Amino acid sequence: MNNAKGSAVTIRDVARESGFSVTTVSIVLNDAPLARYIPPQTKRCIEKAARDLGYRPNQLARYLRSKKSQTVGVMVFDITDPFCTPILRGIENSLYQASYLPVLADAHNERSRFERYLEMLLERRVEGLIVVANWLLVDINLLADLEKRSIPTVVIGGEIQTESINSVAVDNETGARLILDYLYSLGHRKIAFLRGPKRLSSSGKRWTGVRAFAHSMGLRLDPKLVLHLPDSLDPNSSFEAGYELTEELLNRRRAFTALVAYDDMTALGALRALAKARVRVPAQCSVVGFDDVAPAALSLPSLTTIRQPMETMGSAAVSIFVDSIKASLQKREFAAVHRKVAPELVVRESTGAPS
Amino acid sequence: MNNAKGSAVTIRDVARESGFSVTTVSIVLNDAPLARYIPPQTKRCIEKAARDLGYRPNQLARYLRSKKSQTVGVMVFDITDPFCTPILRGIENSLYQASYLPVLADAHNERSRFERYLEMLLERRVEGLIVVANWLLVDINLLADLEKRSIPTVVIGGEIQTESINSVAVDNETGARLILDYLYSLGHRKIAFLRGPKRLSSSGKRWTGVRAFAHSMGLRLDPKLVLHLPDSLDPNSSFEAGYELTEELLNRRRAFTALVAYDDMTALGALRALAKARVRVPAQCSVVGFDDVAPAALSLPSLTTIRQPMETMGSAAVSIFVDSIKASLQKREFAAVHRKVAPELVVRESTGAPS
DNA sequence: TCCCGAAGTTCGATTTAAATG
DNA sequence: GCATTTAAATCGAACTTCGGG
Repeated sequence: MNNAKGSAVTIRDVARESGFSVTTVSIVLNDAPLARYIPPQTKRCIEKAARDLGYRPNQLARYLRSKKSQTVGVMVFDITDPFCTPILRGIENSLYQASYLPVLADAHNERSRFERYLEMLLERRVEGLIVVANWLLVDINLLADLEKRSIPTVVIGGEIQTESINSVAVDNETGARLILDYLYSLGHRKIAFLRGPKRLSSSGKRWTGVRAFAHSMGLRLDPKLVLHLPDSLDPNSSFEAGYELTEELLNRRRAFTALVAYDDMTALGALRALAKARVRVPAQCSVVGFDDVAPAALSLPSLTTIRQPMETMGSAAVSIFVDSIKASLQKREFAAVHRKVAPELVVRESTGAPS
Repeated sequence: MNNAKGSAVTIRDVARESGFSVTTVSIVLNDAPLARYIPPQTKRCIEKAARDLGYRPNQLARYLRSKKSQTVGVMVFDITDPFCTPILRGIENSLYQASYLPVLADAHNERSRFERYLEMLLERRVEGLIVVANWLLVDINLLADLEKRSIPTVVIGGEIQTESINSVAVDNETGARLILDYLYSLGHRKIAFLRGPKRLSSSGKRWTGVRAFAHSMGLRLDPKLVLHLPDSLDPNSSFEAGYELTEELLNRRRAFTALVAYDDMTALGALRALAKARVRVPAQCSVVGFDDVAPAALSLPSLTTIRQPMETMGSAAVSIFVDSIKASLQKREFAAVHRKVAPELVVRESTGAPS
């Protein structure tokens, strides 16, 4: 409650207080081009009045003329997923630099929620949309949904190839190759795999990388040592699934010296199953994950994994968005960017030479 | 690009298309009181026009008259902290039910960033403010900052007692007592403590709970077995600190059968130090954390801890906010709410009877 | 013409008051 | 007075145009 009317201070209040017109106040406070004609004394007077009244320009009213809401929608598929948080941090940080504010939407992996949120964000006139498709469902129809909208959109985490939607993703194939190369050079030959859900594109890409490496080295991949995670939506389930699939693997009584899991949560589940079966890691079995999610560094033994530069990916998405805005401001065409970022091997305690 | 001008469809476009005035269109689409006088046929006609054009009401323009931005600022001290995410989920979920959208701000534990974000949120006319003070610094001045603003504010995670700011927090004292009661009943008498940073209020409360229980049971607390975490801002550092303090504790060569850590990250660090020193958990030493953060369930052994109902706390904050909005709508007074939620003991693998 | 400042219009919606039959 | 519809004012800021010294 800052003035007599009990509502917020407006530019009119500042005008009245300073004795100048709203126009002059607006020009001064925004340091508009015309401000150079205004004598310093007038400026000081107006600035003082604004300060005294605690004037805070109303960005929503400003939007009406400028059409710039200085806001972007950030749609996450599940904020509870540890994969999401570092990406969010990257997005937030870069947005902050650019004076944008993120409006957060969490789809809970539900299509209907995704659509409702999309509508809400559009009604709020976000200038862009960043979708963190961490887990499942870079669903073909959702993308179609997005393409129809005329605002710049960046998808993080899915290697997509549409013409109008930008994307940022790790190079999954290279990541997988990095793992195999490392294990192979340690001397591992009998390697088990907990592959990702079939519906996930990253799952396929990683497997391609595995096969490419195996082929080039003449390494045989034993089909009996390859299992698939179920097509589930819940990120927590991948820990459970990792545990259960590893038990199943152990029951097959087929020797392996290393286990490559689809992601870190799966690997953590595997670690637990191995501990229960009294298989020592890495002495008797090496374990590798993928993502380098926070808990990977905390486990005992800590997890060797492939790091996705998540924070960087978030920043990259924002910088694509910013470029796209700049282009449309200058009425330039802006071709969709598909940025692939490099994965990195992080060696920790869960891997070693086979005994 | 939805119409000839290349800009968004407005209510005027719908008016033109349907042949009615903007007033009528507005009344129909909002189902305003006057809508009962409008014949169904007119309604249908207008709704069809709106659909055909793909009309999406501009919430920002709407705000100008209604003063309702349908938006709340969510200020987090560090989104990277695993304590934050479940709270965010709770906030998001309840806000969604109420058709509000969260605008996210991450202070990175920096005061200047907090202030800048606060300013940005206020300029965007958020209707309320929810502050997740997960880690440090329910700083006296920050609160003063908040009190000056005239919008409803809820702080989660700090037990504060101001008159104008609402709060939601676990009952830390009870939580600590729960731990002691449990360990004592298992037979533990020599218990070591890794206390929280001195500046944190929760740290003091928990210690009060510990002492109260010890006193009531005639249990002696050995000062040589009590260490303090440093006053650091980085949540990751609590893992490091837990590791280092435990090593120091071990070096003191003073026997203890259980270790109570300030929070889960500290406990996880302790687990690692104990493993390195070949102290078996729980056989030789039980370990208890606090919070029940996601990694606590994933570790080996999994961590016994005190659960803060984080998602519930997020929801509670939103419901306080909603009540406060309702009250001001009806011009009722709304006294600050200080809600204390009950902690819960979660027994996992890291605790057992002393041998 | 150059400075300085103000009046008036605009953005997209809601709402009040009023005009029809 | 009633049912139906609408013109005009309004919200807060920015921008265009105009006038006086």
